[in-house]
Amino acid sequence: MAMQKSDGGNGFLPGKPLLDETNVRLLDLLDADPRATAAELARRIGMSAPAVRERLSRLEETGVIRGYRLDVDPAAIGLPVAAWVRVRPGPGQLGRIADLAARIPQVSECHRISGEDCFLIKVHVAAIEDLEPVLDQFLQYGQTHSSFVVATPVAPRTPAGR
Amino acid sequence: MAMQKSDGGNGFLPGKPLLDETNVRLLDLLDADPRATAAELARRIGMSAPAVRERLSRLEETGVIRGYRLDVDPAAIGLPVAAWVRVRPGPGQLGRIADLAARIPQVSECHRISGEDCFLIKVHVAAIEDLEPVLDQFLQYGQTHSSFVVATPVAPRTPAGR
DNA sequence: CATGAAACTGGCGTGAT
DNA sequence: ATCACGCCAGTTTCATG
Repeated sequence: MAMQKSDGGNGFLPGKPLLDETNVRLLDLLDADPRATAAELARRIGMSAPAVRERLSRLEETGVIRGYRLDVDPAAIGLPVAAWVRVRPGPGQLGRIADLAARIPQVSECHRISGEDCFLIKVHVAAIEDLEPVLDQFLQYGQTHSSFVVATPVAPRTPAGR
Repeated sequence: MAMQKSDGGNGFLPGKPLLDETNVRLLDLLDADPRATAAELARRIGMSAPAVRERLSRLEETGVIRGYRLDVDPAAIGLPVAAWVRVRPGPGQLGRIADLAARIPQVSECHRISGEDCFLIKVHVAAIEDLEPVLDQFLQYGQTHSSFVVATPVAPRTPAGR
């Protein structure tokens, strides 16, 4: 329970880089197949399975790996229409938007952003007209600007630097 | 929940709903822990492991489960700054934007949307000034409007209907 | 249901500090 | 001497036919 060195609480220690060559390779392999077994990963990088498990555990504990996500097709669960909604809160309503977004099940993500519109929110509905009641809720606290998702040329992926 | 009649070429068969009560429960459990073993899921819903595996296989083959994703903290791999960039292509440049987005490694997703801005793109960089070269590339083909991500009150999650 | 594979655990060796 | 890291071999659990 004791705090270790002064790592800023994020586990980033200078000198011993958490992301050495091996861990980068591990992340690449896991990114390509998040369900790959530790034994499989171990084979591909020429290490023992326990060693790989140990590294994965550390990557998870330190927050490099935030988690694993299930990618469900929204259309398959009855929500074929997606829209991005920008919300500009009225005076004093800023705090309500995020709370509201979190409570609406059709919202799949919500970002606080810089600029005139303070929030960027992704909404999934069964049909276009079903967006109305969702927008109405946000309109209690501000103005909205909606754009339907027509296609997704680049589906969510892990970014790479450089 | 409700199953549509025509499958739109996606393999959804009428008559036997693919998403019965059990599959919905399975998806919920798997969504909460995408690495859960079939045996573990079987225990929680009171079924045999092979039965659960069979259901998962069908959910994957039919595209209800699109896949599994690794959630890596961008900050941990040296990209702590995120921004949403809207791109409005110039005349005749529409096709170039998506291709460009796909080729830029700092882009984690790109959506074609309705409205005056045709594309919504998420970009990750090491520092604010590193956004410049990325924007410059898009500015070859149109206008951009950028918003930095200051917080993410609702991190990407599986939406739910109703 | 049986067999092979994978996950966990504890213990040991090595190399750097 | 300590610590970090990886390997090995034990057992239990899981996957697949």
